[in-house]
Amino acid sequence: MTKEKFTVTAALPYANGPLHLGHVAGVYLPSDIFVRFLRMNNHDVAFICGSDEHGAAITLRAKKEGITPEEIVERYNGIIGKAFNDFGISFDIFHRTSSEIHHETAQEFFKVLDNKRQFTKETSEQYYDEEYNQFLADRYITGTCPSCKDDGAYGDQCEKCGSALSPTDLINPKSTLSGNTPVMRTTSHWYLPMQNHEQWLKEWVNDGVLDGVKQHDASKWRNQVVGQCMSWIDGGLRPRAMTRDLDWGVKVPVKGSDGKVLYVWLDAPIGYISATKQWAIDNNKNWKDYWTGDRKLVHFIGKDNIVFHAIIFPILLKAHGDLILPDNVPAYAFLNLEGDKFSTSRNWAVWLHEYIERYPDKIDELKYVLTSIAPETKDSEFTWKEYQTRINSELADILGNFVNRALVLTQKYYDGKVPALGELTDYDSDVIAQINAIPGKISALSYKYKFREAQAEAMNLARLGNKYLADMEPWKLVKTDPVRVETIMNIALQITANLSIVLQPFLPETAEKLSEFLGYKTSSWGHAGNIDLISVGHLTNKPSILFQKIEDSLVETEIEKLEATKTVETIFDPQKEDASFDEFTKMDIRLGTILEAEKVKKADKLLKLIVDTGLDTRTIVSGIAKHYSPEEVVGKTVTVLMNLPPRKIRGVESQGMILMAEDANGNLSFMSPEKAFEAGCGIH
RNA sequence: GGCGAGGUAGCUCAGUUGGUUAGAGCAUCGGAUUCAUAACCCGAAGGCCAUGGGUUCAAGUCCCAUUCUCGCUACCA
Repeated sequence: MTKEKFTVTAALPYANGPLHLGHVAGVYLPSDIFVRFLRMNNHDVAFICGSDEHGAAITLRAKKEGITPEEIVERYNGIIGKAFNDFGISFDIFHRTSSEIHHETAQEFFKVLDNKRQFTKETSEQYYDEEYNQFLADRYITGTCPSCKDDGAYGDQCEKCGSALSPTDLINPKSTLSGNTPVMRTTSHWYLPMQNHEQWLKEWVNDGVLDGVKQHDASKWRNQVVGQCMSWIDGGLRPRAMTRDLDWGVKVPVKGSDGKVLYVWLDAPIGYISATKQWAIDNNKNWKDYWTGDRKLVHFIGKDNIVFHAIIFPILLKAHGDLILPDNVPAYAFLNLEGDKFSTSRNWAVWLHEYIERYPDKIDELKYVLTSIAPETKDSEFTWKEYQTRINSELADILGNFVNRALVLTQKYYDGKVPALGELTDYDSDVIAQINAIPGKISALSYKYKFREAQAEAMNLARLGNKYLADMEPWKLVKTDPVRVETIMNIALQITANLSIVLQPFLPETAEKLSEFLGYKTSSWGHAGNIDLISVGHLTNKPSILFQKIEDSLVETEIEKLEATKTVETIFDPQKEDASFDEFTKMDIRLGTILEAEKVKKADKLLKLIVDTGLDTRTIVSGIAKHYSPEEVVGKTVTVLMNLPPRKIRGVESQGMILMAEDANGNLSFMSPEKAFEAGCGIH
């Protein structure tokens, strides 16, 4: 096997929450298996990951909790990093995008592209708050409406008269941040003209050919990845803004662009590179060796990240020049949990760090189960019942039991010493041939990113062992033909030794235990398949139970724990800023009765409602189609905010807003009067 | 709404360029066995391959329509 070079990345976890089993099953575990496998084959590998620590969601969460973004990021980087470590995900580096080296790297990357004129710059005049040192989005500016002279108009619209405005239309504009009068400044945003890259992308994604050179095997890419990319490309790529007005992130490295940061596309994926740099520094290597030349770049990601890694990042890499493009982007579907989607916000999850805390001695057990059900081609589901069954009837009964019987028999017959391999029967030869074939099968499947099957193939070795013992019945033969039994037991022990090799990528701790039992260890995949791994006379140790069975009580406890989260109190948004009584009384809220309802065309969530408000009959568009059907809505008396400026939604003008209550799961409910009040009644 | 990927045994999934009775593991049932973690081994049963059309000598596999699930996207005042 010729030595190859790989740079393997696992999607950067976003540092605003802990990891759950879905993340593990769909990205980190398979990538770890792949990398462990590559290392055993002596390939030159760098396994790169880190936490993605920028973006608006983190600032919002910080605000919600009343702490700084730094604190949020610090917390989750810690939790996630520790969980990876405890779980044995063998990253060469788990870095972070808030690091200095990342900021430098991303900025430099930006500058290279900028110098190569890979961006288009859209320049415009915008208001700027000198006290806060930032450009003001339209909503951050108030002033007097030019048409109705109301004082409370915003930069995009006057709430009073409804006219659409631009910030420059406002008379006497004020910043909502400082209250000062903003000044005009020229601002630029950088766009990536993705449409210029359609041609080569198409060929590269479809055929694996780049600049006329075969670069990767396109048939190895998953259907969903190719399908989604082609759908984007065929639909026509458009310029995308690469910068944002935010203060939490990597600053745009251009003078006069204060208050602007690189958008996530130019931030997170560069994290793979900056992490590599840091690792190279720590290990006295050159990072460029890992991003150039004859090296395979592999991105493990979830399916929501496909376009990002298979279109946008490749465009950036190619535009930058000199850097390699991914050889493959194995995208995983999603893992569900007990009949429902994993959900961080609803706390419907099994958190990795909590699992490790509760079952620190069941790491490999979880790995085995997650690999068995990994969502390689479609969404799959984790249930605690299946967790139990897989562990008990596969790990314990098949693998654990085989190892145990082989070693216990050796203790019994030979005091632990490996007996001699004598003359082989045809049956022996056949079994040996199968032992010989298994590592190759596992390899082939692993290079195709089919770890579920690969793991099953490794387990077949244990099955083979069980069958061999059952067919040979050494416990009977030992009375009549003890010499023959020596050969049988030698082969059984060689199978066990082989298991200690082929299980390493999947179940590293178990493989380690096997090595201890046998007193034999190798990390070289090349040794697998042989039946002379342990020599005659070598002393093996007394085994202990490899896998404890999972009790029903564990399953019940875990399910109860999950069910409990359903009723747990959710964290609601904190109270908003004070509003004056005046502002409140400006709101005209009253009861209305829905007369007619129909779905708005080409919109999933919208219903067009005709509402009797007592004063008039008006059209209101409401985003409730997912929660109410048109039929069930007619005749309902609901709460209407009357004096909102009319607004066109999907071509229909909406004259008001239906007020809805929303629970933590995003379910919506009308606010209806408790007594049978009629339309038009005011609400105060 | 547009686009992409899926819908195959009770469960988790394979099914290569269309080609004989649709496969595996687990669960179920029956048998055999006792070295071993009441484990292992053998066998059986179990599928209108989402639904409805079509192309073909031949369709799980190709085409069209419908439906459900997930993702991307639009849209949720």
